[in-house]
Amino acid sequence: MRQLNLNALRVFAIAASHGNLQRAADELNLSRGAVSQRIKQLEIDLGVVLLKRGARGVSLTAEGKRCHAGVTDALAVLETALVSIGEENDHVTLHLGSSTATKWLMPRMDAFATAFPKLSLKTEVHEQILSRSLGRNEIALWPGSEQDPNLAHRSRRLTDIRLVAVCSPDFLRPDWPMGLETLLTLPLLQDAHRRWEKLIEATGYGNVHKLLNFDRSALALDAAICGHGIAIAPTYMIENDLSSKRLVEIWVDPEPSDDGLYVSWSKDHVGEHHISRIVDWIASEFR
Amino acid sequence: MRQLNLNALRVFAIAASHGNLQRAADELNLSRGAVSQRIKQLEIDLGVVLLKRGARGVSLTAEGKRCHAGVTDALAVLETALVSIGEENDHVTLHLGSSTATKWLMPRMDAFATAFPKLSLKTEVHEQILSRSLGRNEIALWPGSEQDPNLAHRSRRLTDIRLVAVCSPDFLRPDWPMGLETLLTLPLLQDAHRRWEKLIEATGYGNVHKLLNFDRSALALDAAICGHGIAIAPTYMIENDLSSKRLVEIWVDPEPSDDGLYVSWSKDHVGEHHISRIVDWIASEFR
DNA sequence: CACCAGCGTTTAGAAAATCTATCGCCTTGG
DNA sequence: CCAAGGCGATAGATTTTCTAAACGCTGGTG
Repeated sequence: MRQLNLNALRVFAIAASHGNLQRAADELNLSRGAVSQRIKQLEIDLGVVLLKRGARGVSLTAEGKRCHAGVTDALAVLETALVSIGEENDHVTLHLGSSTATKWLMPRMDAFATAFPKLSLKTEVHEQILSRSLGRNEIALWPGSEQDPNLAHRSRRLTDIRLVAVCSPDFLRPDWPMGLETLLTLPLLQDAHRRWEKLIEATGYGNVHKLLNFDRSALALDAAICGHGIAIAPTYMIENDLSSKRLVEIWVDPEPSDDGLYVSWSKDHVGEHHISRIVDWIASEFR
Repeated sequence: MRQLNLNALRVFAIAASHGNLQRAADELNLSRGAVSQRIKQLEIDLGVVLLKRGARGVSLTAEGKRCHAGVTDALAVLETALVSIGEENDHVTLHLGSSTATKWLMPRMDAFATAFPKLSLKTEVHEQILSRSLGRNEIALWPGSEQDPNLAHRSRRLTDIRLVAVCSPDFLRPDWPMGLETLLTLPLLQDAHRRWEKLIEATGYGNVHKLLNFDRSALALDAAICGHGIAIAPTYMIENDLSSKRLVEIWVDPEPSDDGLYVSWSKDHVGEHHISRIVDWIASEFR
């Protein structure tokens, strides 16, 4: 165990997560044979078979599962420690979803730059929530129904997520505000959360006139701005479009939701690196 | 970061913890030059200087400290996951101090074997408390003043640590039980805890007749059995010697202590692997 | 002040690990 | 039965890593 080849462990972890040696080889820029050999050698070193080779790919054995879990955890710890290595203390990385980036962060970039003139901000957009812990000088913004469960993090609820239906002022019917039932007969724009569909299901109203799907909220909102229909989105994403009159609210979800927007940062290093000040600034933007 | 050489990170971690490349090389069965080169290459890959080279060895730079902490953590996680790999489920490893092993475990080995006939027990004696977390099928026994703070562990207080002074029946003076003051004039045997010295300091009694130091409790107790003086030790270590009349109690520390003996095991995998049953058995041995 | 011991670095060449390319052997789905 | 998609084994090429020896620096010592 002392002399175990750690690089081989990483190769194994990647192969295991793909369930396929070829794809692992692609990710590692190696040939399939190389991956096969390294895993074979690792198994010899450990004295344990980690992968079951099938005709349709590889799968984990019981021992393999334990090993994979351990290696994955360890790599996550390592990555957390190493992301910020070599980074200056005046660099901060903000992790968030693409729509939050477009609709919330972008309109506030100037204000941010003014508030922290010496700080260099790096934005990273993710489809998935980060699998590792946040390092020093990293901040994440995520919607969810509860506090960040990661014990290495501190987190703070920024705002409730309240849904509103919005459309372009040009699209507006004269008889607004209208009931949900009328609303549902118009072209509906929704994102991957499929909030209109859920609403329809919950209310029991049937026949939908027109339903357009986008893979992210920002696109649905942009479609609404262009007058293609009615989008449904959290309030925090549309403030800017409302104040610039590109969108108008035509309906507010009466149903209270547990969901909120949260900000998380590393529990370690609190006090250093401006992080707390930035979190305070972010929170202040939500009043 | 993706392609970072993990083996080099381990070499760095070992070198950093020794503060000396030669000793790291010895531990790794490598030449000094090899260690030097790997760390150099790692620094190039990371784009950061990790070690400050001095005339008297190496020391960590600020970045190096962060990196070392991260790597150490990650390796601990990994080791925790891998120690038990390839181990059968009917193997259990017990970690404890050497005196606890000699004076508590040894006399109970038969009883243990009877209680768990199918189980294979591996004992590991340590000078220091384990730096990694316990894996599945590992149990640790440690004295301390509080619960095991490791969040990945469950733990249970087995008994209070009460100190008693003991000596061989042959050594016994006719006028026992005696006061502490008289006691302190006799040859005193103590271990690395230096409990007699603390007692003398606390009571303020001066001139000590004779003080013999041993590096572990079991040796002090064995010396007492041989009639060389009076040892001071926790009650749980001497039960066997008392009942076999090799030792007799001549004084009990009246001062209550927060210290206790604790047993810890992994929080994960609870329910599997007999671990709970073994912990129960251990606890039952303390009534 | 000269000298030595301890420690890190550099270099070239040797040794070992690792990779690629190919071929062979399954299994699965048409 | 054949083709496609996967994995394994092997041999030779390539790259990495190691050793050994010489070098340079620093601090202690007589």
